[in-house]
Amino acid sequence: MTVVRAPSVKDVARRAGVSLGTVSNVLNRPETVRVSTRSKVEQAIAELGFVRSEPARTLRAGSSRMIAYLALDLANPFFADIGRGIEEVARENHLGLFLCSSNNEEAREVEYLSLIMQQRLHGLLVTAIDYESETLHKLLKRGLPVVFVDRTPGTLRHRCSVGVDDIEGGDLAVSHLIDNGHRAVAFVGGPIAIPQVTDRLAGSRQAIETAGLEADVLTVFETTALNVAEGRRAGARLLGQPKRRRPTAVFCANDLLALGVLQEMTLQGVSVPEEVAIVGYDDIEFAAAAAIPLTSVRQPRHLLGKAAAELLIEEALLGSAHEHRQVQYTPELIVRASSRRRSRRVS
Amino acid sequence: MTVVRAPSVKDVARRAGVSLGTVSNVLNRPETVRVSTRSKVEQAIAELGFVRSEPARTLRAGSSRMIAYLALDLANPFFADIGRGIEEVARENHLGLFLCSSNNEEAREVEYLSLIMQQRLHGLLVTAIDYESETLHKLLKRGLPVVFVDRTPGTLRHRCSVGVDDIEGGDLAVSHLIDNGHRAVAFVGGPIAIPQVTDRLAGSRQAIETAGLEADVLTVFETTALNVAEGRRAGARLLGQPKRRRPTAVFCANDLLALGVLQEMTLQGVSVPEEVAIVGYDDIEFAAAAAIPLTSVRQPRHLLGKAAAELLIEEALLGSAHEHRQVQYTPELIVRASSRRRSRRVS
DNA sequence: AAATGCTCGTGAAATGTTTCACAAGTCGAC
DNA sequence: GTCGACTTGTGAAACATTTCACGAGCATTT
Repeated sequence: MTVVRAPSVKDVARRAGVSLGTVSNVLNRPETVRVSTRSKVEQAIAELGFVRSEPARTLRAGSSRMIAYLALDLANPFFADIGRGIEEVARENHLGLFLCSSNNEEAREVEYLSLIMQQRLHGLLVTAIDYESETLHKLLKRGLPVVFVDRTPGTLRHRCSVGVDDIEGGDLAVSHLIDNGHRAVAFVGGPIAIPQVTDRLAGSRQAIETAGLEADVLTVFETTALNVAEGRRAGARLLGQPKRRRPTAVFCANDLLALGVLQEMTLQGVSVPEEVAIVGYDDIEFAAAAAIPLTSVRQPRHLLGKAAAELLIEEALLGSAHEHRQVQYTPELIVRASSRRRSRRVS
Repeated sequence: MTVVRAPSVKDVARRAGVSLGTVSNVLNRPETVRVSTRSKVEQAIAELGFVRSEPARTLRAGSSRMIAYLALDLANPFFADIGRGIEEVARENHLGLFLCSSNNEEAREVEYLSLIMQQRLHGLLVTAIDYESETLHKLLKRGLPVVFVDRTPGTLRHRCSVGVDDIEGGDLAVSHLIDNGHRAVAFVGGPIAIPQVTDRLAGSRQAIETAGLEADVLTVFETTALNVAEGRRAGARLLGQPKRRRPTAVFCANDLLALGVLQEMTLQGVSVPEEVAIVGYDDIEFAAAAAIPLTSVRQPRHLLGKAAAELLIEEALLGSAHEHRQVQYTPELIVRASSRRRSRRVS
């Protein structure tokens, strides 16, 4: 159990009886080294179990072969899936990926950002909380390639970013419900101030207007968070309405809310979709797995991640020649049992 | 948009009119520097926006201030939660955490392990696929502190590890069902070869034996994977049984399977828990969020992560003085609607 | 006034890698 | 046998940091 210092190129060179420059050549430009020499070196490498020191390479090169994705919350499958997309592209480009989660805490976000700065990373993908933090702007000023994921920051709108059109998503969901004959629709979501919620609500209203219906077709049930518990509460409030005015369909700003609403309906013996239809947003894995599979607006999460990573690599490669771009994807409605049509209308 | 070389201690020293050693002292041993000098240096640091180069520090120190958690699949909330526990401890100890996911692919696992080796990390937490891989053993031989998480490898049983007693978990689940009067119980899970599945099944059998019942109370429905689709399939198979022999309760080796079974029951109009009771395993967030909240065996995931990180830090600190330890936690049964008792027995 | 002890600051050395200008060697052509 | 062209290998320099033995400056003691 002897713990020894990791062997260095120098050790390899000594063992192979060549200069240290030659070892480096074998590692980086093998074709410039005579076969006999090369194999001597390779053997020495194998015998010593030599592994290149990434810190030393980074120090020499000025920046590392690593990028980072700083997400809001990796325990949320939405971000985890984005991470997978990023990872795929990173791997293709021989870049290591460093995943971090700020867990929705500003302090943690700042900490990670400064860690990233210290690490001299190659680039950063980020879904941030505070886009005006000093640390973030310091990173940008340093010239670190950065791509914003899913949220497009106000003052940094000109920088590279990827996102999904949430207005379109809200429109898709509510248009679907209208097409299925619903004339009393609830929007469940909040806090309204969250850009995603604002946009999805705007899309809902747009759908109603486009259909030539009155605005009061839509009732808004604002929640204090986007989780299951709030969904249940909203469901209870909804059922508390006088029968006459009770919505026949619910569009939730995300799937967690929708699952909460669904749970409340099931517990209260209200049948879905017969009495109340439900549409969620995000199409997380558990939307399809729900007891009554959930109709949901799917965001191309994996694609989002891939596109973001590709933008980042382009930016890192081209340097100042790179032109910032904003990529916007279109969501897709996945219809499942929770909103199957009740009364047919000619389509 | 001038991209400049990051300022170094040397630049700071020049600006502050001191030697570079002094800057280093301000950074690492501020109390040894006269206040007037120190503030000159601090001002220079602020003006230049100096940030320490972690790669250079690592090179000098021999190993970095980072640890890694290589998980099977970070998109699985189970591992994400473990990650959070680890992160908490890492932060307390001023260590950076590097999250990686092998996505259940051996190739990726090996790739990450060699990346970790190159990075000269401070330590590694890992839930691996292949515990006999050359790369992993190379890491161990190098003396890298390693703690195994959730899976205890055969030949490496003497090393540090944390886990949960799955036999106990299986026992808890099935004992609960027996207590509730069930005398025909299905075990759904597979492939049986997976240690976790083996243990949970063994625990199930143990419960039956302890209760003094015949072994044939338990019917095993083996699945090819631990996901929702396989759960649905198992549910269908279960319903295909002749009424007389159909189990009145199902214990699933994880919650995904249980959600699949629940979904199939709902779709086929079989009421839960009246006709069939269901118990899952892991108590993922969506277990409580299901239309019919799921009874499940909870593993202390967060604690698991914390304990693992603490073991790792101890190992890294004490070096050869450290004694490897295996920490085993006890699972807990969370009873919810999906298995509420049908026939009361005196308890 | 010399010796001692203390505080504060210095600068060279070392960490592992890559690069690059150059040297050594070989071969062919004149 | 000298020159040039080409192949192959060399070793010093640079990257940013930390450490450590040492020295300068100063006050106190003998």
